[in-house]
Amino acid sequence: MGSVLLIEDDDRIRLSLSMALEDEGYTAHAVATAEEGLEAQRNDPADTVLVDLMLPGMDGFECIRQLRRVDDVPIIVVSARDDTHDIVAGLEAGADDYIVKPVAVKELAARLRALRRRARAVAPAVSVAAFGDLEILPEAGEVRLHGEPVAVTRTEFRLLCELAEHPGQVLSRQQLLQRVWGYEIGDERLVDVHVGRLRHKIEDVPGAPRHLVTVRGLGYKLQR
Amino acid sequence: MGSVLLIEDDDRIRLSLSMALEDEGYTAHAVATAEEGLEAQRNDPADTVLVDLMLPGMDGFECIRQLRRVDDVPIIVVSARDDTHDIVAGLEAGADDYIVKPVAVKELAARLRALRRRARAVAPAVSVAAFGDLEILPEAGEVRLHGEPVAVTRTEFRLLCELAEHPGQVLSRQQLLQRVWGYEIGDERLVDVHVGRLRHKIEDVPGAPRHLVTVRGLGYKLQR
DNA sequence: GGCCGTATGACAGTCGGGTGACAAACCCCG
DNA sequence: CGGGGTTTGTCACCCGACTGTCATACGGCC
Repeated sequence: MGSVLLIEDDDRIRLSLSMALEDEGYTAHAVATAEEGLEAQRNDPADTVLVDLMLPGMDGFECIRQLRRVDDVPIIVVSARDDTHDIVAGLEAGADDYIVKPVAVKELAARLRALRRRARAVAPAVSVAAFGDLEILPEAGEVRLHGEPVAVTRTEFRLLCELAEHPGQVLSRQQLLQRVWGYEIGDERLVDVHVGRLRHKIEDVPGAPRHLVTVRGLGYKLQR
Repeated sequence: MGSVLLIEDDDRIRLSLSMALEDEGYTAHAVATAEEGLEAQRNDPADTVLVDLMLPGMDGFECIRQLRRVDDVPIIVVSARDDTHDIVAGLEAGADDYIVKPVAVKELAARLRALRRRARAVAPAVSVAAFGDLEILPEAGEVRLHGEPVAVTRTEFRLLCELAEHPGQVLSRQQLLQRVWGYEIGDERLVDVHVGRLRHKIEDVPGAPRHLVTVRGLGYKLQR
């Protein structure tokens, strides 16, 4: 549904907030320092960031400014400091919202939803994942090969998206069954069949998989 | 620089806030009731709205919902009620932010800036959308095919507009039900029927959808 | 060569979407 | 207020596409 990066140095708050976020259905990734947060956002961007202002090392203000350089991710400040001066400074640094601790989880959740609603409306940025001459347009529900649309079924599309979200990384049949089909257990051959069908559509030279590669004994991966 | 619509029934607050807003460089238009506010937004849309929750007649929550029907203008609630329940309700009704009175003008200004920054990138509602030989004129409430006007019913028109606002993007039946009909839940087949009717009118070759495309398992999209 | 893991083709059941019919709701006039 | 036409939402049916299963063929690796 959505991923949230939480940057907060207080262990207790970090833990309880990230649990609350998971309860709300988000995938939460929690770190304790600004540096770790920036690192995380660069490697595996979350689509919302919660950040504390008082952090060891690089402080929250600077962290926000740096995050803004990485991408246009929505940012909410979660801070114990409640005076106008701090709120203004946080927002001016580039945050979208500011919540004062102690946090009412319900309010946080509502503000998150509001912000995400707004950010989504603004950026119909059709994200495109490209693997050589293979493009995946999740928003459009479309796959293109050499710029030409390819007819792909829903399951194939989800499978492809799942693989595309972890480029170059091997995903086991188990993981794919779980993430694409929602099966906890099931016949792993099922994955093979769909991979085969997908290959026929997106690999132009039959029998020479260039993007969708089998890793014997482990699973499949999508590479450039 | 920017215009703000202020909906607030308390004379003193209305006056002082609108002066503060003008000081910040905004063009402020202040009204005392939700009804006046909606009227104003319909006739001469401001690009941000501040609204109080406790209003005579139609209350703030309903006002927000109605505003959302008019356009996607950024909305900030300004209210004396500070409990979580109200904040959540305000945001869920469609507001983007919530400030508790008494208002620190500096904070209000900063939140306004943050929200406008976020909302700025929004694509201005195009007055004419063209999809090949298909033109949509939202202002005129008209659809043309090969330059010839086509008779389209109100529902069909709204459906078409909704799709046209997200060119190339798949919209699920759920989303369409919600945005076109305002239904939170409902029979998804309803969408199919109207899409079918619309197709008959705007696709000249029957059975060969060129613009209004079905994406199996996902929804519909409008493409060039 | 034998074995294990993978590819592939065929098949039947299921699902999703298109469509025409129909009745209720609505609207415009007289 | 009433009547005819239009629009809207519901339903049932049909068809083709998709899915999961299975049996079999293939191919690398020890």
